[in-house]
Amino acid sequence: MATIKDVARAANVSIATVSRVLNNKSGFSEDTRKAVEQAIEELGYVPNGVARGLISKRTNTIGLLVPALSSMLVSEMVSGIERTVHEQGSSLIVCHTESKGKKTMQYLQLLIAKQVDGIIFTSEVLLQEYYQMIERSGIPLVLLSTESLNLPVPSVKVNDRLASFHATEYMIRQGHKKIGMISGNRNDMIAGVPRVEGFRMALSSHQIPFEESMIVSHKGFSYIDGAKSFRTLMTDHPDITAVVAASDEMALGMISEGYKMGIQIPEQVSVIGYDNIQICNVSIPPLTTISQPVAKMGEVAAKMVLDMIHGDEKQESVVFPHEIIERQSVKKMN
Amino acid sequence: MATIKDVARAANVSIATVSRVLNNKSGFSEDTRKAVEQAIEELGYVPNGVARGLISKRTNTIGLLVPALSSMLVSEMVSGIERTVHEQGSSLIVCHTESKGKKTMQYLQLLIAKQVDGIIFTSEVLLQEYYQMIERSGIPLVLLSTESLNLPVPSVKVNDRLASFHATEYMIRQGHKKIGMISGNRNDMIAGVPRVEGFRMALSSHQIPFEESMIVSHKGFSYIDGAKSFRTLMTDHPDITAVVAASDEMALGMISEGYKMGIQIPEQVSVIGYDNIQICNVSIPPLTTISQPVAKMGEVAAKMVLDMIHGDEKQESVVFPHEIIERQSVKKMN
DNA sequence: ATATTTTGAGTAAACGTTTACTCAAATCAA
DNA sequence: TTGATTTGAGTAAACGTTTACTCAAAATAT
Repeated sequence: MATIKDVARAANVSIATVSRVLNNKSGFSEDTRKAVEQAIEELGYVPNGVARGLISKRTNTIGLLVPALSSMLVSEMVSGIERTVHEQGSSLIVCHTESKGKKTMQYLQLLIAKQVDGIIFTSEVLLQEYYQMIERSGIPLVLLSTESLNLPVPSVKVNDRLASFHATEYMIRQGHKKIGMISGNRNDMIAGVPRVEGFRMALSSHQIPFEESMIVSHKGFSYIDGAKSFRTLMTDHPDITAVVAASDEMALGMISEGYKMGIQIPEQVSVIGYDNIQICNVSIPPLTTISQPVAKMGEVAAKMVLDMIHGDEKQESVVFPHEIIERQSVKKMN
Repeated sequence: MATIKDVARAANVSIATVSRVLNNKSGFSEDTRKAVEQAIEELGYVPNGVARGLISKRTNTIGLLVPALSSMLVSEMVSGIERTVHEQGSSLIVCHTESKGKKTMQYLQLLIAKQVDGIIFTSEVLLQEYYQMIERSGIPLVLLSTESLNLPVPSVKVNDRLASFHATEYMIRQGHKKIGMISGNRNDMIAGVPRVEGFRMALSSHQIPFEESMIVSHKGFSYIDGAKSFRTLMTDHPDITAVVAASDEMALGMISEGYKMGIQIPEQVSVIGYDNIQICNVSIPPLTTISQPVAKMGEVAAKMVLDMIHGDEKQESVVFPHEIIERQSVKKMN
């Protein structure tokens, strides 16, 4: 591959001059510019970003860490980030940590070694261990769909507890009294705990009686978890008329399972999802859900790291408003 | 950030020695190893991959180019690639070209500048222009879900024409005689043309009469395209009993549109999809489809570039077998 | 005891850029 | 004309590694 030296030789100038025309600094005549540009053209020269990175301390690369999330959710989140990052001339390295601490540490090491300009950390609690590593490297960091109460890291998220509260309250307002929840992994500090809490609070603030077994949780937040959870929920509580799901995928899995079990949705059981992924529009029935504007949030998070990279020290955390998207998976009971 | 010099100073050795213990070359005593390792630990030193890359000419990064595909399909494809690539200690830069030639060229330039070790190009025709650019850079290239008839580039794909032929024949075998197709973008050389061809060939080889207007095409291969195409198909040909869809997403959009139009699927109209993305399992009804093992294919493509990077010059192209996955969206008519 | 090999470690060049510094030639002011 | 300034361009150091070369000290062979 041609290097700047080759170009310099071909154009009969020094490499400094080539560099200058490349970067549009001043210090060369129109004639030399032409000569250099022609040489570049002829040799098909592309400046070596690695060498540039070494000296400029910028790689124009940012790293993204995502845990084991449902694929559609990740894909929407990533797309928002990727677009924004690329618009600014950088690229994105995506790392699936699978929620494993060890893997996360490895990826962190990798990203630091690669000298990424910034890191976006999503949907998981930022362990002290992770933070220290990043902190030490001096790489700007922003949190997406997660937050840290004690560490000074800006974040972009939705108020999960409140959103879940509203989802549940929505069911109550439609006249439902027997409401269950399929909660995904209820120990998950991000998508589990707060949503369960919101659910409970809504019920208790409306004095609706409730048993522990009306919240059924599973490993994750996917179709299968939704389907399985729904089945156990219905065998334990056949009189339930509404379900709050911790993710759209779970809601979809539930609808499918209902179909197999001969349970009509929403005629017999209503459901509200969480996330508002694209497919909600074309499910049968179309899914009523809490909209969490992931693509937009990803975009904002990306802008935030980019700004930090460009020197804007501390960014303000932002909490996005959620929204109830009414479609047809919830039946009015009153 | 600490550099190798800092480590050398702290451990009281030369940078060459540090480098040696870092890379496990011989030439140091047990004592110095310990000293160096301790210094590394204390300083939280992480070797600078950029500097390493400059000298070793390896960035441990591979680039992926994807056009405007449906998000779920991309996400499955990417996941197979990413896992494999990461297992081998490299990372992946994903570039969404949106099927724009100009953007593609820009990304290509970017990937070359970044000195990626390999490139995976997916689901689009490899223009001469693209090829020349990559060729010139000497970066190993493999094609995924596409192929080049004239250029010497290894590829991983499925036989689209044959797959579509089989899908259509499957409908015929179930006793369908009035079969339409919603084709996505029928000019797309990869996912359009061959599938339309396969469809036509199946009909004609079974002497089933057919009109041009029974193939309706649209911009892309997404839900909405499916929904819209189905609507026009049904208004023009209300007597149709089966539809061959060019993608699962289109089939899903069609089912949803059918629901709105009061058309029962599969009771009134049957449908077969294409791709076998995960969600087919939980659609209502579960979608019969042509399985194209994208995750697996991505994995194989990734292995191929990796092998090429490691010096295995020419790789054999592989065409994956497709498979009909029978679920419940096709009704038997005989 | 001497000659030879092995071991442990340092020095410096190289990778492909950018940029501070230098300087001759050209332009301008007086 | 002379001195001052501007313009165009080259030289060389620096970025953080790896590695070929070198060499003294230690270990081994004779």
